[in-house]
Amino acid sequence: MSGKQAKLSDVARAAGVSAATVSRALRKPEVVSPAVRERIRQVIEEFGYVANPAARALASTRTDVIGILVPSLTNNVFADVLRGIYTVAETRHYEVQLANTRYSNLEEENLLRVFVGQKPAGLIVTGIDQSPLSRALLKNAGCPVIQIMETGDDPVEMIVGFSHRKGAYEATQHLVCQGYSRVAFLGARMDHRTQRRLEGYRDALQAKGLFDERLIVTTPRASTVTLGCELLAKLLDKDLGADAVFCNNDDLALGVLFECQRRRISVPQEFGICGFNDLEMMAVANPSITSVRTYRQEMGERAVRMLIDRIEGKPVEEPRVDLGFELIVRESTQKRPRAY
Amino acid sequence: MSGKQAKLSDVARAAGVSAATVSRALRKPEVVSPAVRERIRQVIEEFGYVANPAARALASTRTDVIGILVPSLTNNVFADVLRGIYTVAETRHYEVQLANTRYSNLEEENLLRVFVGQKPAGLIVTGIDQSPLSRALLKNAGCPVIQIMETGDDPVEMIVGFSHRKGAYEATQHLVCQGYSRVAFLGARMDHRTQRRLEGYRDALQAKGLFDERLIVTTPRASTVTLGCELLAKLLDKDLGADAVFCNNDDLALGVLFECQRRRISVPQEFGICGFNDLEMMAVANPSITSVRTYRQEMGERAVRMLIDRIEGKPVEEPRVDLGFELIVRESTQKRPRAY
DNA sequence: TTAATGAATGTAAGCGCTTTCATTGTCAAC
DNA sequence: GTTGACAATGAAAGCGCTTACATTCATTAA
Repeated sequence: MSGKQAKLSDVARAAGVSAATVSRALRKPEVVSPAVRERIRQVIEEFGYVANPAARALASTRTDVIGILVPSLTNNVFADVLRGIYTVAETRHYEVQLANTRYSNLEEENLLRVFVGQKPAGLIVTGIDQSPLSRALLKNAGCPVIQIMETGDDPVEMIVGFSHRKGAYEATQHLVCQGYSRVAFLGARMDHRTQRRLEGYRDALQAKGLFDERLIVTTPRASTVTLGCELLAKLLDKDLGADAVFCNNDDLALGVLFECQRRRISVPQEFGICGFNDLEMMAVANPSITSVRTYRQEMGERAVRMLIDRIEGKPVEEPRVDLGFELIVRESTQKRPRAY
Repeated sequence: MSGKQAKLSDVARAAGVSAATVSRALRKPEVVSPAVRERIRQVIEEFGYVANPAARALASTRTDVIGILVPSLTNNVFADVLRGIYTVAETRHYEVQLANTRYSNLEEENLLRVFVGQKPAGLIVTGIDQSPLSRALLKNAGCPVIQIMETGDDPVEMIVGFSHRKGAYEATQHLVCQGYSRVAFLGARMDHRTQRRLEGYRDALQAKGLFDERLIVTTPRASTVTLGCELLAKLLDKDLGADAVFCNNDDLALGVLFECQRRRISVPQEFGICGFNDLEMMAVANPSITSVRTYRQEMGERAVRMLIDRIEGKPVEEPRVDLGFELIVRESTQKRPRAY
């Protein structure tokens, strides 16, 4: 409370040591004698001393900042991932610097340049579809880098995620196995991950000889429940005999369910619905909605842990982590009565 | 690409001026001659020069960082507010530093101390229920401060939000006017804002002589759709003749609707449902759900704009902004057929 | 006893900017 | 032709830390 903020030299003076020793007591306690260390600790406490991060960053040419690039803040998938990231970054005393690429490679390059210039402790980037320039920036960033949201054979350095293609494949296959033969695809905001899900959908149907391009309904708009209603309407208007949908995400799936209720289309008997991500509410909808469960918060947590381990020089057991997914089968796809 | 990152002095040398001039060209362009300014601009572009924020912060004892304190990252209400905040902070070239108080005054004090020590450009804090110490820290922060999420007569400096109490009052009153007489309250995570909504609910019922304490069902858990189902079950188990609920938020309301469907309780005839926040999906549920619409993203945007205006010395017309709310009446409370 | 060793600490030179103050040059007014 | 005012620029002193290197001192080995 007394006037100005205490600085390192104030602490040093009060503890009867040099500034260097205080700095060491803070950064590498093991090199200062226990007695001195304790004395310094007390003074710091008494003064309520907090190091000036700018000065530290400037002097040491490194920071405690983890930079994160996501393509969107609107998407609630990223909200879960970010929550995971913040949760562990916080407890490990790293700051998080968030930036939004708006699904643009160019923006990503620019943001990366800024980030890298600030010598962050580590970098988290979304996906594996960076431009060659962005990849180069990441390779030369001079800090650990981790990609999230996907799997891939050729990560810049580390990667944690799951296979969107496989998730969609499995979901679509499930619909077919349940007896749906005209399975449509509903997708909003066709980013790279959505594209991969579309691939998985296509592959699964082609394998059964059931693929029909016209059953794919997409929009560049961001996904919402309302949009799910609209896309279903659009699909049904085409009158192609669709009897099920694989939705690119759960918002759409819920919207589809609502729209089916409104049109008195019975789910799952007349129409099957499968979502993606398994939001909590899928389990309690009526009927409950089948979805591909993904581990979003865990992905964020894991990414930061791996990153920090590498930052702090600990060995990272496995630089490529596939968190997988799980198809959670519920009522919305039980055309065939479940065997008990 | 060539080796190291260019620094201010490199730019200065290449432009044939002193470092001071380059610094000025960046910070207050109006004081350097147009010719020199242009030359510097070119060199900066050519070198891809980006100022080192740590050095700048250290030298100028101020930063471009806006600190934000929220009580939770899990809450999707805050997600919307944060989106608004990031959106405008980004375009105005401010960095956002997010911290989570976990609904704890003590954590808030600690975080505030850290933030204030870093001389942020501005501070955004949630609510008006700070501890006296936190208030003192804010008053002496040496930067503009804005409180969000609520209204109040005695803001630390600026405030933007709405009245939770009034919103709840109006919603509850609406239920009563529709002919529901045993209106319950469902609440999760009883934070200050929830408490105010509970007050509004109580006042509205007391005004009609319909208040019954036993109709209040709450839990400290974070709200989810599933929790809405559970709370309704708990309420109905009490067998108090409840014929409507005012839910503390839309997640709960949706869960209540799902549970009613499951129990074949007809909404709105036998049971009325009203939510809070008006999430997008409320409009397309079946029946559509009445809710109190709040302007969350706008609140974030507005807060940052006011903050930045003040940071940059522009006059802020009104330091206390009430964004209000709007009761959106939908099917879930239409016990009495709507007049056409 | 002495030199070598190593642990603990101090000294001082920056890190890359900002900003105060001083200097230079230009132009209008007298 | 001076003088003063003002605009444009430069010189230099930090901002609060970190860290390479130097110093001190107690041990230990020879």
